[in-house]
Parts: sequence; C-alpha cells; structure tokens
Amino acid sequence: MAVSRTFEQLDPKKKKRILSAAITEFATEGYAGASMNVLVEKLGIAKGSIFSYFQDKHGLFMFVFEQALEQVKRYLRRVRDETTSDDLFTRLEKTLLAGVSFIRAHPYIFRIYLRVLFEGDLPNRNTLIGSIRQHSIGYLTEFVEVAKQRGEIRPDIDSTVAAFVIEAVLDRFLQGYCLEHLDTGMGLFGAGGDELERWASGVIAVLRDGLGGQSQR
Amino acid sequence: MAVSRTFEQLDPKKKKRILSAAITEFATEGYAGASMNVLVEKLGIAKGSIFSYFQDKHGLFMFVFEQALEQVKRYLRRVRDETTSDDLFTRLEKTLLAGVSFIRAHPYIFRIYLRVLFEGDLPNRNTLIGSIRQHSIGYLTEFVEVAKQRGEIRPDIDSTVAAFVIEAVLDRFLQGYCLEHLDTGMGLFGAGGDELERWASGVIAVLRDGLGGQSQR
Amino acid sequence: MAVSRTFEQLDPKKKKRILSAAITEFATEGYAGASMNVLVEKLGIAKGSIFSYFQDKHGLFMFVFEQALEQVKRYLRRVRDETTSDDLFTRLEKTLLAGVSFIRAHPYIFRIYLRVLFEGDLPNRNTLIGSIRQHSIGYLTEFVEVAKQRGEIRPDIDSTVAAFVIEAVLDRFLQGYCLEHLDTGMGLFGAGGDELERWASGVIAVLRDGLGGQSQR
Amino acid sequence: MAVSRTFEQLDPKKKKRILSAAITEFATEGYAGASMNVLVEKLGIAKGSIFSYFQDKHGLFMFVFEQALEQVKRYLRRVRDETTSDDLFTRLEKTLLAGVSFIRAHPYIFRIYLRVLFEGDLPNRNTLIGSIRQHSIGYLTEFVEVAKQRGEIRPDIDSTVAAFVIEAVLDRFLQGYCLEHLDTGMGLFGAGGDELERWASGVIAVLRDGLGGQSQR
DNA sequence: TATGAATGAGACTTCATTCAT
DNA sequence: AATGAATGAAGTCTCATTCAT
Repeated sequence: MAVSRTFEQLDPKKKKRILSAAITEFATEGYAGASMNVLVEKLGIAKGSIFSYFQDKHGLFMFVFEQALEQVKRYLRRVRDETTSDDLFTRLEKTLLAGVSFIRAHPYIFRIYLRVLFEGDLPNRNTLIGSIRQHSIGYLTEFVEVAKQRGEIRPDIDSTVAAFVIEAVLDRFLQGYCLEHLDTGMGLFGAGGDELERWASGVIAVLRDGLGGQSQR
Repeated sequence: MAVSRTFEQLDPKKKKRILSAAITEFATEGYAGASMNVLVEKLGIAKGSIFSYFQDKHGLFMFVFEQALEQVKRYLRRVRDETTSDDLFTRLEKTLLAGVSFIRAHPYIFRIYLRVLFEGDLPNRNTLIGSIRQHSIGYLTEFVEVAKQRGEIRPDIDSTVAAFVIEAVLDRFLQGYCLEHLDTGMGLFGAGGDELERWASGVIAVLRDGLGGQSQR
Repeated sequence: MAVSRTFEQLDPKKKKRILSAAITEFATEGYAGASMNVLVEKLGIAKGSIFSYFQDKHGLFMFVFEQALEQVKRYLRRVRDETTSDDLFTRLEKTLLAGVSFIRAHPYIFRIYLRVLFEGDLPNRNTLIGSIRQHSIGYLTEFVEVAKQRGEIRPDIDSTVAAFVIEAVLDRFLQGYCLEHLDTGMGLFGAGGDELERWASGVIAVLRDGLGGQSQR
Repeated sequence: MAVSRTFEQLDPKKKKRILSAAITEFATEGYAGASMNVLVEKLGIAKGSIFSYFQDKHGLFMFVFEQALEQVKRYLRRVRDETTSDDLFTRLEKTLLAGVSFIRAHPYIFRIYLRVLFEGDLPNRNTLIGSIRQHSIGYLTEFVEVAKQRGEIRPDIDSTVAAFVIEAVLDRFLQGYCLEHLDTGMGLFGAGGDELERWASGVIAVLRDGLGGQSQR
C-alpha cells in the first residue's frame, strides 16, 4: 500500500497539514520537479519521517492523487443530487459554476489533475488517467441519458458524441479558468462574478442551440 | 537572445538534428525532467557545445518552443488558405483532421505545447501561453468573422464566445487524440481512419446544430 | 554486557525466534549490510524492543556470534566423545562429515563464522577470531597428541604443523562445501551423498599418505 | 562497460591513485560498507567525478576486481615460468613463498579476493568466484599433470583430489598469513622470515609424505 | 516493559554548468 | 569553435538510535 499505518494513526491535523503541503508541492512543481527535501523543510519534519509515512515519492503522489480525486467526486456527487429536477442544460451550467467555485476553494487540486494528464514521466499514469476519465465520463453519460428520456436533446444524436462534446467544453472551460485565475490573476473571464456567469450561460447556450443559422433545418 | 550566432552558423542538418532531439527530450521528460547530459549524449556532441549554442537549459527550451510554434503556425496558415471557399463548419472539420495528421507527423510538438500549458515550474510560462493563445484565438476569430459576414452563423451569438467554444472543442479533441494515440495506442477514436472522420463530423455537427430538441426554435 | 536482563527473562521461544532471525540477517547481509529496521520488521516486534534487549547493533552481533560458537562447540564435543576409540584419520573423516551435516542443518551459522574471518569493519573482530581459532586448534591438537601417543603419526612431525595442515584441509573443505552448496546448489562435491564421502576419504588419505611416490622412504 | 573513456584517458598517475584508494576502501570496508563519499574525500576529487569514471559503485568494484585479478595472474604466471625445471613440491613451496611476498607487497588485493568469496550481497558474485576458481584450479592442475608425467606423485591418486588438497593447503596458508599479518601484526608464522620458510617447507613436506607412520604401507 | 514516531546523518547518484585546453 | 573533465549542490532514500507514551 502507498500509505503506512504510521501515517494513518497520526494526529488528523498533522495529516491534513502534510497532505496540503504535498498537494501544493506537486501542483506547483510537477512530479519530477517536486522535492521531498523541500517538502519536509516546509513542514518542519525530519527527512526520515515522510518516508516512514509513505513508501517513497511515488507512494506519496498516489496518496495525494487519490485524496484529490475523492474530493472532486464528493463535490460532483453533491451537484448531481442537488440538480436532479433541472433540465440538462441547467444542470450543466450549474456543474460549470460549481467547478469554478471548487477550483477557487481548492486551487491546487485541479492542477494535480492536469499534471496527471500531461506529465509523461509519471509512473502509473495510464491507470490514473483511467480513474479520472472513467469518473467524468460516467458522470456526464448519466446526465445525457436522463436528458434523452426526458426528450431534452435531439434523439438523432449519438450519446457518446454528446458526452464527449460536453466534457470537452466543460473541461476546457475550467482549464481556461484555472490557468488564468491562478497565474495571471485575471483574463478572459474577468476577475469578478457577473462576467463569469455570462460566459457560462453563453457557452451552454451554444451547446444547446449550436452556432448555425436557422436556414439549415 | 536565447540562441548564439555560433548555433545559427551551424550546418543546417546538424541544427535540425539538435532541434529534433531537444524536442523529443523536453516532450517526453518535461522541462524539469529533461537532462542536458542525456541530450548531449544522444546527440554525440560535447557537453560544452550545447552551452555555447544556447545560454542555458531555459534558453534551449525557448528556442525549441519558438520553433515548434512556428511549425504549427505554418501548418494552420496552409489549412486556412486552402479552405477559404468552404463554409465555417467544413473549415473547422478540415482543421480538425489536419490537426490530427499534424500530430501524427510530429508527435512530440503537440506534447511540448501541452507541457507549456500545464507545467508550473517553467520559467516565462505566461509569455509562452500568451503566444499560443493569441495565435489560436486569432486564427479562429478570423474564421468566425468571415462566417458571420457570410451569414453562416446566427447573428445573435457573441464572436468571442463562439471562438472560445470552437477552440475548446477542437483543442480538447486533439488532446484526447494525442493522449490516446501516443500512450495507449488506441481508444475512443479507434485506431483506423474511418472512425476518426465520423467522430470529427459528429462533433462539428453538434457545434453547428447544438444538442437541444426542435422545440426551441 | 551485551545482553540485557530483559532479554534473558523473555519467553524462550521468543528468544530463539529472535536469535534465529538475527543469525539469518547477519549471515546473508553481513555486518554492515544487516539492517536493524529489516530485522524488527521480520520479527514483528517494536523497534525499541531490540534496543532494550541489546545495547546496540554490535551488542546483538556479539550475542549472535557467541551463541553460534557455542553450538559449534557442542557439536564438536559430541563428535570427539563418540570417536575416542577410532584412530586419528578415522576421527578426522568423521569430523569432516559431521561438519558437513552441521552446515546442512544450520546453513547460516557457518556463514557467520566466515563473515567474522573476512569482514574488516567488524568491531572486536580480533577477539572473535581468537575465540574461533583457539577452539579449533585446541580441538585438533588434542587429536594429534593422542595420535602421537598411539603411534598413529610419524614422530618426526611437528605437532603444530600437523594441526595446522589438518585444520587447513578441514576448514577449506567445509568452506568449499558451504560455498557450493549454499550458492550454486551443487558443484565439485556433487549433490548427493556418495560423492561427498568419496571426496572426504580421498582427502583424508592424502593427509595420511601424502602425494609423493614410494621412492621417498 | 564498467569503465568510461573519461577514466581511461586520465593521467596514469591519477588513475593509479584512484585504483589504489578504491582497492583499500573495498578491502577494508567490504562492498556494502565501502563509501563512495569517503572515497572521493580521501582522493580529494569531486563526488561527481568518480561517477563520471565509473557507471556506479558496482562498476567501480568490477574494475577494481578485474585489475586485482590481473595482477595476481601476472604474478602466478611468472612463478610458473621460473620454476618449470623444479619438481612439484619445490614448485609449490616457491609458489607459497611467492604468494606471501605478493601479499606483503599488495596487502589489500588478497583481501579483495577474500571479500568476493564471502560477501553474500555482492552483485555478480558467482561470476567473480568463477573467474578466481577457474584460474587457480587451472594453474594447479597444470602442475599436477606435469608432475604425474614425471612420476613425482603416486599414480593411484586422483588428479582432482590432489589439486583440491593442494589448493586447500596453499589457500588456507595464505589466508592465515594474511589475517595474522594484516590484523595482529604477527602470530603463528612469526614476524620474521626464517620462521615463515620453515613453516612453508614443513607444510609442503606433509603434502608430500603425509602424516601417517610407516606401519601402514 | 513495550511501543513506534521522530530523528538527521549519510548512503548512492544525477544535475546544469564552467573553463582550461 | 569544440571539447570533455571537473564541480558541488541537490536529488531520493535507508540507517541506527532515542524517548515520550
């Protein structure tokens, strides 16, 4: 296992402090760039301690990743449960805004996710990507199928294609937000709140109605 | 400047060999993970030489990035010029397929781009991201505006939003393709060609017509 | 002393378990290579316990060594007592075969002995070697002197030289057996039993009669 | 390969200094106990340098071992060539004394050999032991066969047994000398020269004539 | 008495970079 | 202009040992 009992039996406050510092380190430096030395120094613990908590650097990363994924899952589950009576496009809009507020609250967790997607030298990478994709596709497929039954989307559209496009737009929206918000402070989406909501609703509207003029149908 | 005159005066074949090896190294290992030692060993040149060509590791990366971006630009420019008579959605579809064939031909260049997006420890990262975004947004904005004049898209749609959604879908499509094709060999998009084209046209259709049922209009 | 009273008051089974695990660890890894961490993990006891039983790593080794030597002594004493009525060369042959069966029964104890001989970084090494040599020389000197009184060996031979040569051949025979048997599975001496006995009797015959031709006497 | 060209092209004096320091370190501390840190500090070179000369710790050891073996071979070859006209037992006696003087001149090389024999955690150990045994058995087998043709040893003696006993006595004699001379300063063999030669000739005499009285034949 | 978390020195190894040739 | 030996800081990880509980 990646985590030792030593770690599990630690004072919860200390556990949280370590997890949080590790998330930050991996998120800002990447897997290869992250330094166990720096981490323990920041935490003010002995070098040996971190290796008694986790088997090695990779074990620590796995733990960090699992915790991060778990938090995202909890968040999405809540959004899903709170929007069962909404129509598809309202749900998507709410998911989008919830995603933004999640990133605001946990700025580094989303970066961990992005790291996993794009760092080639990460051990076990394919497995991790599998975990992510499986969950997000599952989440959206459920939405699409419910919507089809309710007649909210055109029946001639392939469910997989629909889920893909939705995921693309949502994910890319959050990527864009994350990049701007965390690095540049502000950008396309504006710093405030109004701007953001208008963006979200605009994007969802395109998903619903498309870009094409009426002439085509 | 990042590149010394010494390098520029090199035999073009040698220059190309160095560039290509550097692209591969950065793409597969990331900025932090890439090793100048390994690079010169692969190239069979002296360790001192690479530092006489480029100021330091970062200088080499900047050069690599600029060259990669230039290649992408050339490619896009050609697609743009070859599709001026097509309507927006045909152009987008052709752009998408051209993107896939570019990734196939230059597997590591797209990875460099992804690295830049998601590696936090990269110096000058914001500038680089700016370069990319500016160009891709510019490219698509041109498409959208031409299309608006021709009445190919609904006039009530904000151009910026349109460009964003288009970029999201295109970029995410290519990310997906890149990840699957390079790592797992095959996946969502299938290994062959037919599958891919059906996916592309399905995705573009959603961009044109949206997901929503007929009731809306 | 090297061993604490705490240890001596332990349940005999537990004591034996600890001794046995320690022998194995030192024998397979050497003094420097042996790890207290690994040892306590194998034993399933607390890290602090082993240090309450023995002053430190060296104390544990001293205890292990003493116990091992004691076992060897007991074994040899028995062989000596069971062969009092045999002539010298029969006694030596029986000692040799007894040595082989001892190594078979306690594969790691002989390795401990070899370690002591050849590991330079072992503290107190000279004392330990003294213990070993003193005993084995004593054992053989007794044999030689009894044999001299009985007229089984030539009177012109120096007792010390005789004891040395005997020890050399016996010891080297067992070293060879140990190395082959434990590492390569089989070798010079063959895997089975017959082969071994023929070897032993051949070697002893040379000790008795020498290699030289009949012209010599 | 274990040795880099960087090392081979070094100033011969520096090469010798490094080899010598490495031999000493491995001989006195064993493979596991030897420290690359300590070695470079003793040598006054940078830590990185030693790793540019040899792939890693094991590579350095392999080099050291090969060099040591080569020196031993050269020495034995010379003894063999200088004693072709002597009878077997004279040759053995000269070999023995030559061995002692080799150990005196290169105190640590013999210890390297002993290390290889008895350190279990050494990588590639079996191969190394093979190299040693093959050579020493080959050397002695040649002696024995020449002696048989000349009628210097009894024809009823198995050649393999003869070679084994000879090797046992010679090797053990040198082990004993090495241990005493290097650790305790003096011991069984005496510190001076006379003592030693009397020992050698006594031991060889036993090999030739055996221990047994005349009654037996 | 037993526990096991904490420690920090030290292990091997790779790194980007410099500079005399 | 090109070389490649030298550097030493920093990397991950293991070690024997201590001490509060």
